[in-house]
Amino acid sequence: MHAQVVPLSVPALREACSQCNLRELCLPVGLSENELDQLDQLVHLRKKIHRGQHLYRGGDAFEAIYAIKTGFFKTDVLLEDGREQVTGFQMAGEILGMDGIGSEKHTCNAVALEDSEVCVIPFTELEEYSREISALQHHFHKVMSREIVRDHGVMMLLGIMRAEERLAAFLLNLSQRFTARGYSPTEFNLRMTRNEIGSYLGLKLETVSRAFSRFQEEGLITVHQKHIQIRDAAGLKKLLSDRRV
Amino acid sequence: MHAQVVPLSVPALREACSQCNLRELCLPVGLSENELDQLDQLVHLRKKIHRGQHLYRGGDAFEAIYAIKTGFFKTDVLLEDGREQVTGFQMAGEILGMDGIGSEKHTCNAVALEDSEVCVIPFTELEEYSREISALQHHFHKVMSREIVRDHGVMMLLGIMRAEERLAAFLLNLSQRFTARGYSPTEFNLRMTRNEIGSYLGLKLETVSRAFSRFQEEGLITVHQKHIQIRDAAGLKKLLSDRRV
DNA sequence: GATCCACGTTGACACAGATCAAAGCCCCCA
DNA sequence: TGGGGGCTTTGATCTGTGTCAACGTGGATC
Repeated sequence: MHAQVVPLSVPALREACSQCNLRELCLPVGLSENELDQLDQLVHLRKKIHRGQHLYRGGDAFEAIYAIKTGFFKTDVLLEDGREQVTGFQMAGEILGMDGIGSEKHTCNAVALEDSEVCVIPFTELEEYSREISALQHHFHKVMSREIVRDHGVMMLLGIMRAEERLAAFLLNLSQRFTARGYSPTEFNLRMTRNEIGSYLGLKLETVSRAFSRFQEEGLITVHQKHIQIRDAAGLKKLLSDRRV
Repeated sequence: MHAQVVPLSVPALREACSQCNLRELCLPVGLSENELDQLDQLVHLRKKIHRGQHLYRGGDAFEAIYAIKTGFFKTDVLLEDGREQVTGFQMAGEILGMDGIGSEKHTCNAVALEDSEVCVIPFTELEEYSREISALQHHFHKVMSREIVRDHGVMMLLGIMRAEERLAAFLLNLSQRFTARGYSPTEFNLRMTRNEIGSYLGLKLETVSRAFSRFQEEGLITVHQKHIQIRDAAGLKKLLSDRRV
């Protein structure tokens, strides 16, 4: 029952939400045909972001949220002294920019880790449509809520897990999200550096690298640079539950 | 311009939002007189939670969000092995329960740390009213967004700060929130134990205790059990910016 | 006002992960 | 085809925080 990434049979120049192959993952979830047509009017602008470019920066005026059409992003917060906390990695179908609603300014940076394309969803208009389409309203609330729950998960990673647990949880999470997009659960390419993984997991890049090597020695995964193959998902999961008392 | 906690001049048995002394901090922010009257109809149930009791638990069906009228809460997530991650401490005027929207179940526990009272806001009705009252809709979005931004702040605490930085940030945050409620910025009682602070900050209780003692030695604060007096807020702030390169 | 008990403090020591350092690898580009 | 730079790996050592243990303290209860 998960969404498959299938090529559109008709070349859709105006690739609206109603035609989008991500509609089961993204904002259109649960909308009727009719409502989808309305959503098409809301999402009329698409934007290409090249690898390394910012979609927005902390301090930028907040005007829209963004649905990732293709590509891969990271969000991070920088401290004055240059230290970086990566707050998340986002892939196709996920929504970026909700951090800006509260203060009318973005509070973090969103950087493309590969050439990407996003759908621009002007926020004032989203609120207008939400008042008309209760399914859209409710789904948007769910998306925000899930972001809060995801953040709690990251707090658990950072607060109570040990280095190898964190990395195992990270790999399993990526695997699960790739699966939901119709990609292999066991084989994928990391889009981020060891340093970025470390920043996300509250570890130094050397620790991340060592944990990868350790997992490989133990036959849990195979790593070649950014290419990861999960050989023993159950073993990784066991790392998470088998924490010492 | 911050809200003062002033006693109501008229004893209001039916303490509606329109009369609430927290209306400048809570959900009613930015509503007109008229809209406030409507909100009064939405928020018709109040609930007392005694110290130590749960407002909700992870797994409970999600039906409502809660505005804290009086008191103090913690939210936490428990791992199978019994380890606890405190995800936040909430005080009067703050909203609890938004974690449950996404999955229709609560994903964390909310426990009263002192005798407390909350206003019950049935979520389906909140969405209905939001479709009518755009100021309410927008404000609710802001509240959720700020929760996300707050979570990012906790990630920074946990991901890149050292023990004393974390505790300094924690104290300054509490101080600022007490100030916004008309209490002293420099003197307050902690509602939570060292263990709970530690769980929130990703530290062990001994480390929290030692950091408190260290701050006291350095003249930054005075601690007697749960009573805290901030003697040098600037010094605490300096701890945050003066991180080593 | 004696007893109890949960919570807090402090010390000694251990260890996971950070830091420092040196190579190695891979991809990009001339 | 070769050089360079960014990223990764690995080793040696250091250190902040955890762990373990003992003791202190204050508020509740009878």
